[in-house]
Amino acid sequence: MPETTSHTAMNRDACPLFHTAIELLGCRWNGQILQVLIGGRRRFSELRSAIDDLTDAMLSRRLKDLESAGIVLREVSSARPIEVHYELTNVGAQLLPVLDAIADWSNIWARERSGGSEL
Amino acid sequence: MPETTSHTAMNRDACPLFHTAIELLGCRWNGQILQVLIGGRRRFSELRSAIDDLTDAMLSRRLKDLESAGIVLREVSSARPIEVHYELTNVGAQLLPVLDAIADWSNIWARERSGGSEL
DNA sequence: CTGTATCCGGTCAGATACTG
DNA sequence: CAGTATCTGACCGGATACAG
Repeated sequence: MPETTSHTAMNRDACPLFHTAIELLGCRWNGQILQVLIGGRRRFSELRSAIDDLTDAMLSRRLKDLESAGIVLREVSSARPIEVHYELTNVGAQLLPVLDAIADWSNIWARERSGGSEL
Repeated sequence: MPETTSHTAMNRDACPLFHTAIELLGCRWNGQILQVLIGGRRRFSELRSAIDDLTDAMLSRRLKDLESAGIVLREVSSARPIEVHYELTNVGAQLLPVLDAIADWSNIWARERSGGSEL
């Protein structure tokens, strides 16, 4: 363990890292792509058909973003009808608690919006 | 690599709620605004000066979005030089674990990107 | 099957100027 | 202080067509 990594709420003020991260995750389609990939390795076409209204071009772009961010790993098979698999890197896999937290919150949010009292 | 989804939330597949939530949180400026507001109630100008490169117009728009999403509460004082305070609703306050999870992950991410080995 | 190249149209960030 | 109105340009999503 090479660094002092005492995070959790200390660096939440004006942290450009947090900023970059949340906007990357929230960028259109990325949330859903990650959601699918956290379920395991998937092929290009599997991703496309798993996500409604997502086109080839869009999927390709987002996958590139995610790959160059070090979140997704791309593996090309040398088989004949080419197959490409995508999976989370281990950094990517560590998004699990994040995605879970968001999923949990979104339920609270929805409940509150449909009749709950606020504050 | 586990193929089975064995975590808390059961609705992470193709859930439009999750989708909406993550894009709202990841929308430009919103992450940072929430970050500041989780530290407590703030005035308009406090928010603006706390966040770099954020203009009046942008802040105003995002605050409206957040308010109509039920995440932020707006309070106008009837004092003379008007004062407006913004604070999180209780739904908004429940974003704390989400923001913490993202902050934690962003540190992991940064560490990994600057020399770490990926998967 | 798995992409890339290109174009187009809408949207939104950002600037400026103005209001209560 | 706390916004709103408006305009413009850049960027991005989406579609189509094509390539390896």
